[in-house]
Amino acid sequence: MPTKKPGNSSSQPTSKPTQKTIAEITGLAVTTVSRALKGDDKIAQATRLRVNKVADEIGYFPDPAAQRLRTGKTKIVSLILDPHNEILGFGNSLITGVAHRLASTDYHLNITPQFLQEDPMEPVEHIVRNRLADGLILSRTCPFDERVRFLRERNFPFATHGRTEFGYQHSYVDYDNEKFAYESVLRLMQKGRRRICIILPPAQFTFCQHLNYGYMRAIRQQGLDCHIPKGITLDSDMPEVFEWAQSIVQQENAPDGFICPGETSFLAIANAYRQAGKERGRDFDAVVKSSSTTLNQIDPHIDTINEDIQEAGLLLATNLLKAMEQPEGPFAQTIQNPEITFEPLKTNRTDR
Amino acid sequence: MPTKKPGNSSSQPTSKPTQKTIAEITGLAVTTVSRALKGDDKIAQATRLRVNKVADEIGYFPDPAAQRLRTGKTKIVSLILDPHNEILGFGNSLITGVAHRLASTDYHLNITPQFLQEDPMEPVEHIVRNRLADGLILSRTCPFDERVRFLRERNFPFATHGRTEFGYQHSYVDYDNEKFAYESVLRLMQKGRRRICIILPPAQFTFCQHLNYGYMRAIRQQGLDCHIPKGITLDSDMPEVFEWAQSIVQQENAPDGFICPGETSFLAIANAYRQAGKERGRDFDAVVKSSSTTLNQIDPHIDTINEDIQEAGLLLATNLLKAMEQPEGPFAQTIQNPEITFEPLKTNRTDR
DNA sequence: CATATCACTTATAACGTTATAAATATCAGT
DNA sequence: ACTGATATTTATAACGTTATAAGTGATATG
Repeated sequence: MPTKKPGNSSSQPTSKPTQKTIAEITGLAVTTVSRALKGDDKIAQATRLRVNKVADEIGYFPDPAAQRLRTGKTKIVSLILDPHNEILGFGNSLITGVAHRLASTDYHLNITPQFLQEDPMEPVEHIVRNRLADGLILSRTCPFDERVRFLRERNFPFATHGRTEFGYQHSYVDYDNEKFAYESVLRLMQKGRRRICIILPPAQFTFCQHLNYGYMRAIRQQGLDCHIPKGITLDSDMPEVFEWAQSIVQQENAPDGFICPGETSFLAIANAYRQAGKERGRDFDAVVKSSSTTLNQIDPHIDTINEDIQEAGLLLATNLLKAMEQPEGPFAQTIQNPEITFEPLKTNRTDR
Repeated sequence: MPTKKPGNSSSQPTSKPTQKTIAEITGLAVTTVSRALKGDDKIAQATRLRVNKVADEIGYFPDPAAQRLRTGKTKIVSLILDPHNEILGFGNSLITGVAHRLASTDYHLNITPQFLQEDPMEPVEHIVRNRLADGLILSRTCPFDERVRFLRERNFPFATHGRTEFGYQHSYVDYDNEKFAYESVLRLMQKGRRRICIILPPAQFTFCQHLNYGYMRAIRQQGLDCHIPKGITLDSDMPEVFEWAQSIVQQENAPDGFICPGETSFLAIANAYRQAGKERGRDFDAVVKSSSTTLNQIDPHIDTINEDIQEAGLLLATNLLKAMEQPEGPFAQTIQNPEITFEPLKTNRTDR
């Protein structure tokens, strides 16, 4: 016996309840049911209550496909995830944050992977052209990010993790990387370091500029030399960074202070230095941007500055929800403040 | 000027092309266009080619909402993600793997977060009842997993990361945790360790049993004592594990060998032991299940056994795709083999 | 009493697709 | 030319929802 018949639904208690089911039970028209469920003022309150009661009783849930077809609203937020080199779950934390924020709404979260070899515009264009989502979250912006320009031109709601340098506004969440870099230099100086090196992200990203500004500002202020490795970035994989660190550690003017905006680079560098007999705290120091407590478990004395990625996801979702309500703006923009929790310095640090 | 009018689409080159647009251009009926696009034999090949050519030219893309409403197929795979305690991007790797596999299909990936306080059945029931996806991927199964039973009863396609102990079959991908535990014991014995401790996952999960079997089998075979900490699991957070390790390290019969099926537990234990003056390699050893090269960058000499999570995602998606094609089975089942890459032992190991 | 106003309800059509059944054209065999 | 078979195309309806416009009564106004 087939489970579905084309017959009317009232004779089929097993099939999924629709507004039609409610209409048949209450004796109302489907239109009335639809509007009652929407809470329309024009429907008598008694009717609204009755409809909602029946809906609850029979376990009615609106068909997303039908709503989407009719309204054009997908109720989907798509997070375009760029699987860059990261260990401590950047993507995962971001997803968790976004998901938490969306859980109390009727939006669903969709992950669109950005494959490395692929044109970054491709998924964006595809989603916009075919209305595969109502809103988009992008990460790792460039100063004049093509994707941002495209989305702004079409008034498609989005929020980015990272700023741009366009003349117009858009929703974003960013981390104060300039402050991170600046404070890191000062901290390393406090520890007596003078040859301070920063690992930067690939140059095209906005946050590379920010890190660079903060670093350079501090370096100039303090009259230090600038140490920026060629060919090594935040996205270089660990063996690469390791090899590079091995190649410089024996040099006379090898850096004795490192600013690592990512945990992996630090681990690779520390490993290379350790193998060369250099000890962290005695021969070199580092300030590492960390997104979890893991690094401090590996070594509680490493100076870390925190970036709360899960919160970033939460904020991104919040800002995007606003942008979807009001596609013309104003746009919510949030800068996350670096959480600095350095240990107090020992007074006899210089002779250690 | 408004961009959309209710008028016919041929006069509106800006609006999204539909089958109707193609029908108007080719002079065919919409039905014919639909079937031609599907590659139906009953449509003349010349027509099929012509329709496809026009579709390409005008950039036709089928409306997922309409297809979904009409066919009931969502073309969505939902991954239910349990944000358990993990550092090195388990969720992220799994997503990446699944996404890669789905990229060549017309399925989209949807992430449904499983919040800790929430009933695990809730998202599953919701998705099945309201047909929010065509297939489901679950992680961390229990031997008699409610979710699995529910899905099997309704013939809803799914694949799990982890086995169950039901009498019936279903698609899964799992890791040979028994072998992992067994080989780990042997390795630690080779290194001269006799008080070998294993950190187990929470007892309700199937893979806890597997780890336990492997461990106990080796322990008995070798005539060792069993060391399983009470109150500490794979999901305990790092400070908890750290404290526990601190509390045991000074005991006379403190473990000198650890089997860690997760990186975090190892880091916390190693940290506590280090602080107590114990050195890895000299005073204790560990075998750690690792899903990336990160740990070996922290210390290349740590014995690790690999679990390729991204591959697991790929396999899960592959197996699920099969299950969606044939909901009655047979079900693809894959066991991932532990990748063991121990360094050869030094011959003078006993006196180190 | 006719009509305007209000509060509420409803019929109709449409979103874009596809399953079903029906229709048309083509052709071979008589 | 008629029949039947085959190949190809088409009309119709339906999936479940909602926007639009139209329809009820009931009450108030002139």
